[in-house]
Amino acid sequence: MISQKAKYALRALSALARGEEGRPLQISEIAATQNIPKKFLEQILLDLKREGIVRSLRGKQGGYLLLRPAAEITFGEVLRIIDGPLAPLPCLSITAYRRCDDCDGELSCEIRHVFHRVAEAERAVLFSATIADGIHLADRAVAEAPEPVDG
Amino acid sequence: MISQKAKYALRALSALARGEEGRPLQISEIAATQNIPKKFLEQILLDLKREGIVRSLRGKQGGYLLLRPAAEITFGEVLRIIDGPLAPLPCLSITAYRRCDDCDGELSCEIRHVFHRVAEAERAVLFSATIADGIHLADRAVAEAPEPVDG
DNA sequence: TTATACTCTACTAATTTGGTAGATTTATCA
DNA sequence: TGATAAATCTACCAAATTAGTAGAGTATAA
Repeated sequence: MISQKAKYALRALSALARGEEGRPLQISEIAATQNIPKKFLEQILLDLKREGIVRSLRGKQGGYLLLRPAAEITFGEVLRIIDGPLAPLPCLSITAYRRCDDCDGELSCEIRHVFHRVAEAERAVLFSATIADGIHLADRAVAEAPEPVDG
Repeated sequence: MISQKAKYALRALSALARGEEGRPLQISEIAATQNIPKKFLEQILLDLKREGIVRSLRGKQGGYLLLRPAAEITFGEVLRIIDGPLAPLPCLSITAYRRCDDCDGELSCEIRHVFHRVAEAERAVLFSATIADGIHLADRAVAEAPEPVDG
């Protein structure tokens, strides 16, 4: 399971991506429309800012903007920023490799090989899917849904 | 990341799979050879027993045995028993589906569609890989490793 | 009948998760 | 120039989870 925080981050980015190009969205607007606790969202957006995903404007008329097009922000990088390493085992992490201290050899480890495959499968999806894709998939699903019969 | 407990469970099952057919392995043997805290391993094996993965014999000469061949125990089912639902979102879990309370529609959710793909990719690996596969991959990797030059 | 090995229940310390609270800084507008 | 609106920063907190320990109880084989 990904954390609630990561969910909020991805949904906040979707909101920013849906916003008007160039017009900043304020924390409270995003919090209200996406049902995210405002003070929590503040922290999340600061994290995303530090990592170069969004930028901010202070003062009246301030708010947040995407720093890159939504089609260039992947789920994988956002998840890494918010939840940390994606790998299922520390010894398989690209960004935070750490030997398992109870394990006595990565070659002979009976679970590492299998989880290596898991990690690759996950990464293939997470780094090919972008915020823009998420929006597109959602919009298409809604458009293709059977019309609710009225009456 | 999977939990330490899940790692222990999978390695304990590998140990049982490597053991002599029909000869039970004791908790303390497994704990010693696999570097697992004994009392913690006790609990893990009880969980696996309750879920029909292993069986136990009490008293002298007692111990644990696999209830099914190692080639029929998948990583996925073990992970589910120890760590709970595999899905990245509660609304994507097969065994523990739960609506996201802050989300107002699964079709229109911008992150669900992407994570649905992640979940499928993960499951494809986790439910095709068995304890026997893990052992086989490890043994092959060791056999194929370049001989360490002695001298 | 006793030693051995599994079983059960309870407890605990440390970390992570999912937030709140409040003071501060910066920019805009009147 | 001063009020106001917005982001920023630091600190705190409760609940849940993780990774175990402790110890008494129970079944069984020799």
